[in-house]
Amino acid sequence: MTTNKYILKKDSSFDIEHILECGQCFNFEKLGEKYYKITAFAKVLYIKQYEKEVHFFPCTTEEFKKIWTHYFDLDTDYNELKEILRKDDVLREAIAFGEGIRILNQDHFECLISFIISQNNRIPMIKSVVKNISENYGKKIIDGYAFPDVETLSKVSDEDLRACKTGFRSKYILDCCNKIVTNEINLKELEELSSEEMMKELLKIKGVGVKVANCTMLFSYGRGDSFPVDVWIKRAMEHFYFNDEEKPKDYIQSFGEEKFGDLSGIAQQYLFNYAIKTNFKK
DNA sequence: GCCCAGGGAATCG
DNA sequence: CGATTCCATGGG
Repeated sequence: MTTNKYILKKDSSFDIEHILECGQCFNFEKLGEKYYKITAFAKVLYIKQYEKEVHFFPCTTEEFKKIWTHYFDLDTDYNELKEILRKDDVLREAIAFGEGIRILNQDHFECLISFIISQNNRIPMIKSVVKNISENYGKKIIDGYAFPDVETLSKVSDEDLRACKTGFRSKYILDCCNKIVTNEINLKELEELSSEEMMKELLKIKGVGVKVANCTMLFSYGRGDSFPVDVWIKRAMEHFYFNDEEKPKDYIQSFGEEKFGDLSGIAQQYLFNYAIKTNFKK
């Protein structure tokens, strides 16, 4: 017999609000207190968090093991990672604002397009654009719309894409889709590359620079050595590590990569979350 | 009206 | 080369 709900025992390294509201994914909706609806891999999943349990539905145990265990990175021990990072005073403070953050393993294509949309944009707007694209061009699924596949999105006109409020990024999205459907870039095959080679491939896409590539590598390829540097991270790092002295972006990035190594990605995410939750400026 | 946003491409000097 | 400008859109 199969049940339609999967129950996860909760610890301090899983908080659905921290996971979703830390700026790493955009295809979700808040329904209530610690109660969310997410869309990923052409499925809608409801998640309700209680004090000691997290309920996922509709979802069988098999489905949870097959899809969501990896999506939520449940085989990684975040308590252990946090213990290491807390040796740094700044990180100890940052972790306190998002103890339940986990780095998701999102769909490559959706993640890549989402972060192309993210450039010079704000999180609520990114969510809105992703939603527009899904509702207009994604296939209808139970309780929502999937994010469209490459073939479908590649056939959408620049004008129609702009109607989804992509703005100047529409041509970037189309270039990305084009390079994938022509197999100039194969997102599945990128999994086998080193982080350095993967970065080189992603940078071939118009509208994808180092920051967007790093986000894609971190949030959909499990590359924890990636350290995305955006305006928030730059400001926060300059403040906490350089006494408010201005530094170039690539300098901040090298500093982060060297300081945190394979924990760069998660360290960056605690810092980013800390910065946006405290509205850290200057 | 002005400023800025999980940046990057195009253009300038 | 590095530095500046432009890009759509919407919220503060």
